[in-house]
Amino acid sequence: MDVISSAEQKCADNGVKLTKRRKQVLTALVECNAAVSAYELTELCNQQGYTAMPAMSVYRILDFLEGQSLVHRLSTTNKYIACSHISCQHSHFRRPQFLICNDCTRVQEVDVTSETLSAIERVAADVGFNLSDKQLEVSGTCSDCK
Amino acid sequence: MDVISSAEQKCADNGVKLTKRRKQVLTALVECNAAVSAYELTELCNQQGYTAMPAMSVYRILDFLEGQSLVHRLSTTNKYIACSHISCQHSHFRRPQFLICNDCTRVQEVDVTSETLSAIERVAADVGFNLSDKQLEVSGTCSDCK
DNA sequence: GTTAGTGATGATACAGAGTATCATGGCGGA
DNA sequence: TCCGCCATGATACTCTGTATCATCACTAAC
Repeated sequence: MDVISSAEQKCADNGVKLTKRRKQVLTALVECNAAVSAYELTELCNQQGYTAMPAMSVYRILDFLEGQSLVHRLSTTNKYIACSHISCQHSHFRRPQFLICNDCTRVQEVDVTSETLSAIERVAADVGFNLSDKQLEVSGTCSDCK
Repeated sequence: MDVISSAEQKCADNGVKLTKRRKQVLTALVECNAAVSAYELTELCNQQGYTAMPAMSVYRILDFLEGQSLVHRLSTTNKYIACSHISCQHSHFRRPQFLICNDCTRVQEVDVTSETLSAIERVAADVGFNLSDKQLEVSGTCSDCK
């Protein structure tokens, strides 16, 4: 089962629709296999020769897809990537974690141990903070760029 | 010894100058005691009635101050805060970590254990990433906003 | 089939964040 | 005094993201 079909299934399960336009955006993001800005993604969609995709729609659709956990927004770089787990049963019960390469656009979705996450939560709790469900983003240099 | 004098000393040690304009920006940031955007900080500077502070200068000066580890840029929110350790001897030998409140502008600079940082580094190393010296930002809800 | 309602999309305009570039000013050293 | 260098001023621009209203498409009730 391909990625888009899986995504469609997940949306159906949630009682929402993966429309043509939404599919188009998700497909472009999956295929480019990198972290791209909303405007870069708009470009990519428009290169595919369908009717023009306005940036405004891309923002709206990205919000929708993020709500369905099909894409992730990297707040440190203002870019978006397709979730690595669309086709599998992975649920984001823990906050997703990302390694972002400073040199190229590569982003790796990883799993740190729950002990590590707990350690961070404890430090936060010590100063009265409740962590929200947002993700962890750490930047560095990937193996290709070293 | 007050914060600004400490900052001046640190700059002198590095062979650079904390000019009048730079002092003005740093003072405004220290006094507002919150995370503010570059434009908000420009506002704050201009409210003090000196000669007008252009936003462009604020950006340049913030870059300078960040280079001197006197301020931190929070990339998840595009805001800036004064370093909590200007007056002490704390050196940022480890990446600084921040807890950001989603509801108010409060930001807490904290220290997670070095084991926790190592754990994150190990996960990164496993997929070929070298972590850079950037900081860790985690968002949540602070004690006041709960 | 027609009609009305609702959610998705289109279009335009705007606000906010950040950068590029060149001109000007001020200070220290030859 | 003059020169050079760095900091600052000024302007314009790009990129990111939001607000608002109009239109379209699908569904459900009649």
